[in-house]
Amino acid sequence: MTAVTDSPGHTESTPYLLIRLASTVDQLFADTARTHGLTAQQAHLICRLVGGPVQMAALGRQLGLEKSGLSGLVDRVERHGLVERVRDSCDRRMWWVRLTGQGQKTAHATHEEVMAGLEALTADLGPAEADLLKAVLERLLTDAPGDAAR
Amino acid sequence: MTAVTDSPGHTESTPYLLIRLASTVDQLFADTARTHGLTAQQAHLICRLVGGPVQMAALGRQLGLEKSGLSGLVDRVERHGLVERVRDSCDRRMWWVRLTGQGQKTAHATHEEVMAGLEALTADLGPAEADLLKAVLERLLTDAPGDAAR
DNA sequence: TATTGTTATACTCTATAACTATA
DNA sequence: TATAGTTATAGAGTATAACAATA
Repeated sequence: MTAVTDSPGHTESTPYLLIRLASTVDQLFADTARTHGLTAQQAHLICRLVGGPVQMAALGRQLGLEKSGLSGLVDRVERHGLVERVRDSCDRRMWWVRLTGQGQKTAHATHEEVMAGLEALTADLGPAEADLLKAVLERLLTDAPGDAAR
Repeated sequence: MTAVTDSPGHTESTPYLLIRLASTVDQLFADTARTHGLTAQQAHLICRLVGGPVQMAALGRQLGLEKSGLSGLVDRVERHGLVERVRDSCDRRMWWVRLTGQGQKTAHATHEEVMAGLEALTADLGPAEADLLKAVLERLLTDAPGDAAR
């Protein structure tokens, strides 16, 4: 997603550049996911699990999904053999989602490829410019809304 | 979309910041579209038409859609009363997609709101920082792939 | 009764392939 | 025969509401 109206190309305003940047990032992520036979959402899911199992409710919050939507997404990734559901031993209503062995490999590979692609994007910048970009992005996103989700 | 693993927040690398920025932009666009009863894709479509009617084939290219996908998308937006198909008078195989009166209003409003949201995002930056951000973004995107589409 | 997940529905989006109508 | 669009089909993503199991 993301395009609105890129039109010409000569004197693009910052808003348009931001839209194009978002588009580029999204595309990189989708392409990388597809390399591993996954959709972008499925790749997001498994990348969230590299730090260890996560409870369904927490996962839904992180991904900005309704519980029913998450249920289906986990189903599909489970069908790929990348994750499994584990019931919580204390509260039997809760389930944890955990990467399988294959899921770990895929998640790590996907994560690395996305990071490499993004680093390649900024590779041309000199050290000063790179630092500046980082600082400005940090400022932009410090109190930007809509990040916890999605 | 876009998240991978935002984890902490303290020392985020530039790649993570780029992912979060993309997420923010996407979210702004989706939210704005929903305000007008549209999906993000539908909003993209009508925003592409503010400059005048566009031929189906060209529209598909701009939006990165297969012709069948575009056909359905135009159907849905047409059902909202925002666009209409006009047959080309010379080559009767071709169709142009045109905003209706209501479509113009919605398209302009959506476009303005997205732009305003993006400008708000960078409003805190000083003029020097803003110029630098623009320059860096231009460099990043000059030869970045995957922009013509999507 | 409140909470965690799943199921049932209903759309939207997207891709591939087959088809229609023009050229 | 080649091109512009549509239709058919199928899977994925997302939201709402009703439901089951557990607390």
